[in-house]
Amino acid sequence: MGFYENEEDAFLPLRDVVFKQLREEILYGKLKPGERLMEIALSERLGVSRTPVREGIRLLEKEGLVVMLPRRGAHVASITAKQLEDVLEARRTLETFAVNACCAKINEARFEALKTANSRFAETVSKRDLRAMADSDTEFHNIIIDTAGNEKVKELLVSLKEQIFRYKYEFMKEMDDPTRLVREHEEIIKAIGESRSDKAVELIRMHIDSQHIAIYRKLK
Amino acid sequence: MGFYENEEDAFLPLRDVVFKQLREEILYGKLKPGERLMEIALSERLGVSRTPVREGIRLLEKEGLVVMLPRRGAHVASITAKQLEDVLEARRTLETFAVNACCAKINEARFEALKTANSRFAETVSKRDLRAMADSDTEFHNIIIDTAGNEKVKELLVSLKEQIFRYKYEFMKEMDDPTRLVREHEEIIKAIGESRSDKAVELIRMHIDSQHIAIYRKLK
DNA sequence: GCTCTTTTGATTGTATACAATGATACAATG
DNA sequence: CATTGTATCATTGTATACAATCAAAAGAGC
Repeated sequence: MGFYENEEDAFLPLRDVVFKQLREEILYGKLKPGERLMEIALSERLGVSRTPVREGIRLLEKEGLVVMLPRRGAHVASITAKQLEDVLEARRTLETFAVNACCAKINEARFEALKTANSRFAETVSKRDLRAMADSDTEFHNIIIDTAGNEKVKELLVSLKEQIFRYKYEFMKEMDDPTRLVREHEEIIKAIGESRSDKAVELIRMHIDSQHIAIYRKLK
Repeated sequence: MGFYENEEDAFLPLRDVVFKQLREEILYGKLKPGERLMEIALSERLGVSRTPVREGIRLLEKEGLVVMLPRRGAHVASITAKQLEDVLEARRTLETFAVNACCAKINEARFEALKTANSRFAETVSKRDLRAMADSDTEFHNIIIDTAGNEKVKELLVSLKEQIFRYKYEFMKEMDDPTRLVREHEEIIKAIGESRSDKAVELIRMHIDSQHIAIYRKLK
């Protein structure tokens, strides 16, 4: 590293800097599924010693982004169809809970934030900026999850989404009509605004499922 | 360490042995919430160097059993009322999903396993063996979760339960009538056997909630 | 006696050195 | 030619050494 991309990173232990850096590279496809993570090579590339690299890898391991093979070191996690299904089901379960809780706790400021976030998402869609699309879509969903007010559920959802982010990213690349997602978001906002939690739950389920089906099809 | 409690541990990297050992000590209360984990002391006590201790701590950190304070090291995680609520809500959400899926996928062998597990639980209850009670209760719930067939959900539930295990353990100590839990299990088994998933979901929700309420009350 | 500095010690964070192990290449043997 | 044994090498696993930092104690100034 030698220099810091973000000011805030300057105060983090190197293991966390390594963790964030490698996570980024895995999520956005620079490090590909199955690729081996060799400690010496990484420590040289990142300009730190092996110790923080190893500790960073331990964190990635628990996050589910790398798998360890004994004496063979760390590999970027790849995902089987079954694992993907399991993650998606878990995500749907928790995000369904979240949108329901969101309906109960929504207020004016939060509601505005949802609309703003979807506008930003619409903007990135019109620009066809994939990375920004992925990020701003995440941002929209995060407002719902934040409003639900359950930190643990949020933490679990972040972790689950990371594990499929790579595939979602690829999926968006090939999507015919991404504006459909914007309209789906709008419907969800509407249901939340009307406090129709059953409707919102059903919409978010469909919204998530349709993406999942596409990712799933692509994986096979 | 110097010797191995379990044969299987002999082939694990020391970081995993440290991880398992410390997790055990945290779960069963030998290491208490808030207690500081000092690397040198641990490495001397466990008979290994600081490196595997540090890596084991990284794993515990992600598991949510320890929290890191910058430059102050690792502490056994304590839990606030809010955090407990969040964990419980997440658990209820996922375990509700699991029991529902379990109803759809149950077969004869699994059904028998449930009954056997509850018999074992009843036995430990009659013996007033707290540790065995906690373990065999977990075992009963695990059969339901395993039958649901979603590995990710299982993994998440294991992690969530670990975070409240200490408190559940304390709670069982002071429980007036633990045989009630056995009867609740029986009802759940019955509902699963009759494929009445709505009933089973409702029962498990109440079963979990009643424990949670007691734990929650105790925490305050 | 109180407060602010300074020092010192303890502890974490980081780097490096050493050991153990598994993979690979090559040679010996049938 | 195939197969097995062996040597070598790359890489992970583990231990230790060094640096940075924080906290508490000691001391100086008022």
